[in-house]
Amino acid sequence: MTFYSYDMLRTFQVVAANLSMTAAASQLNQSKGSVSYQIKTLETHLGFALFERTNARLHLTPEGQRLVRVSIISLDQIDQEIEALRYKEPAPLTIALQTYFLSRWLSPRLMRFTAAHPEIGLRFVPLNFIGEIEGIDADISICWAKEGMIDAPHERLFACPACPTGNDKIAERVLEDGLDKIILSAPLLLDSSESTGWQDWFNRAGLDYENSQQGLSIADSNSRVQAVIDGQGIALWDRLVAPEVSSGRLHYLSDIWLDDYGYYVQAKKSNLESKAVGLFLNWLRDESRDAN
Amino acid sequence: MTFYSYDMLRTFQVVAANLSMTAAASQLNQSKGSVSYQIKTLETHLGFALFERTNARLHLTPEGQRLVRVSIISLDQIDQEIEALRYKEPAPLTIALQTYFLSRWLSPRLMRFTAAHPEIGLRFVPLNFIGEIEGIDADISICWAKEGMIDAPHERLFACPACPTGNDKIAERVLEDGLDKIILSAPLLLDSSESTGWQDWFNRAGLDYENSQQGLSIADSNSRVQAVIDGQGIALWDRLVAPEVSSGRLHYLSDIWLDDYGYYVQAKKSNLESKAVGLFLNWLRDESRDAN
DNA sequence: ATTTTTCGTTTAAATTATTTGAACAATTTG
DNA sequence: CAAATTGTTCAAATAATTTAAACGAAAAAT
Repeated sequence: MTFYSYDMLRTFQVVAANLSMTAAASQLNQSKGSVSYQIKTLETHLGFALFERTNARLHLTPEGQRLVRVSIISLDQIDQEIEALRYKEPAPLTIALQTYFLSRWLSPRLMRFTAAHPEIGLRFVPLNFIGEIEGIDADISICWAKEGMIDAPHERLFACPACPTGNDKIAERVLEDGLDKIILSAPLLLDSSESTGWQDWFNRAGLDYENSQQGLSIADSNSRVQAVIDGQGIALWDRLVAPEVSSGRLHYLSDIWLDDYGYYVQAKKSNLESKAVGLFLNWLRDESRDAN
Repeated sequence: MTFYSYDMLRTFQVVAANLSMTAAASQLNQSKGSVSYQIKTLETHLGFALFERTNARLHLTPEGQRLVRVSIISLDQIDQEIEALRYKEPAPLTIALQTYFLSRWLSPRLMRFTAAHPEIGLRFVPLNFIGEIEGIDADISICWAKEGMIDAPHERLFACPACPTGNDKIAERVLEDGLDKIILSAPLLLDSSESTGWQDWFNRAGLDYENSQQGLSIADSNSRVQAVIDGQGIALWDRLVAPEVSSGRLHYLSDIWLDDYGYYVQAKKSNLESKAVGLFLNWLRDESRDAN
């Protein structure tokens, strides 16, 4: 049964706030019979009770409590967007990036941007590999790549070499038998079959990529870090995994680094004259410089 | 004019997905006249057009594009919560904490918890000062405090001493005239008038708190960091502002640190037997140990 | 202890709102 | 150019909501 009574949720919210049908009715300029009817209908549609009717008093059930919370937040979001559209407020800046980069590099710095530009709304959408850039409708895209991989106009934020990483058990095996043997027998974790990172690394190491194990493809980068920690294989990671390395959960397995990789940014050409895009790009450049 | 036609948004979403009234109608098992009527009514209520009718084809207006996005996300959130309630899924773990702690300490580590326990939903609510703990209905609260400040059962995560900080201009003045003079003339930034941090520091430094400038109270901790960077005054910060200190935006102004402060955690007694609460507390302990 | 008031629910009737199906002009497709 | 398809419109039919009044139960006031 699909739910289709969102309008009644607003009535429900008022009743929940007052814990009174009568008060809600006068607030909504409706009869209390109507309010009572709406709550009853809502409860029937939902399949569970929102209020506990003890004597002549109302109490929210646990389910009711959770639904008020979520429904207020969600419907308010819609109202807010409608208001913004009515007053022609600019759309939030949409930024496509790897979840890995968002949580490890951008997120800890982000408050400095939002504090300086509270008027600029931000929205982040996941970007798992470069091929997706075209399909995603973002104002700004950030990705880990090397020169030549990106077609459209772009700009390097900072260099960020990567190297094979594994958990402690794999690191032990590497110490015993040498990386060359292990890397041909352990599963290689990739973002997608199209990624060239591993090929580049094998070339640089003088090994034959064709001889390697069939890799495990985990698109979401944060999940892929966890997969390495869990011992599911070897993945290429840059220095943004430093916390895991210093706590011993992760180990860099080689001295051979992919030096020509780094984080790149590109903006939709149609948005290059946008003020918000310019401010964010400048901020990205500043933070990149400071942090390196 | 308040908006009250959330139900019609679902119809709108189907039309927007198909860019066709006819297709949407058959998908919804309705007549196309009804669908057309709903979109028209919706547009009237909203006050702006959702579709551009060029010839016999529909195109979303920019406003329409933004409204589909937001309304899908928001209504889906409600649907998801309703489904969760129908199948009696456990409520997300609610954690009250300072935004400062969330973005600087927890956020960069959080993926390790969510990756290990994807079944546990998390919700964060801002906690600006200790006094609020009682009023907030959170499963777990985390705050920066010292032993003796918290009444209820609690546990220290890790020590985190704090010291006065200022931006480069203030640091310069401190070098010239000494902290003792500056700190009595510059505004002190606090979370709330009830906070005891500054009093403790003045005692430790052998200065008279009563002689200090009337402070500026900025409840949100992240905003307060920015206020210090912007030169609005001096605030007490711990080592979580290290990125700003190493990039020169912020300076520790003294050798006198509040050594007995740190981050404390407490859980609602009613939830102590909850599995999710236990897992999160254990994870917090592990991360605190690793990171210190 | 007893009235009075207030509570939420229920009912049938009145009112609104939505849906239908057919007709329509405009446009696209074959 | 003819046939099919588009979205809109209209009056009629249907469905949904709202009302006002009545009701019993429980609080509050006396």
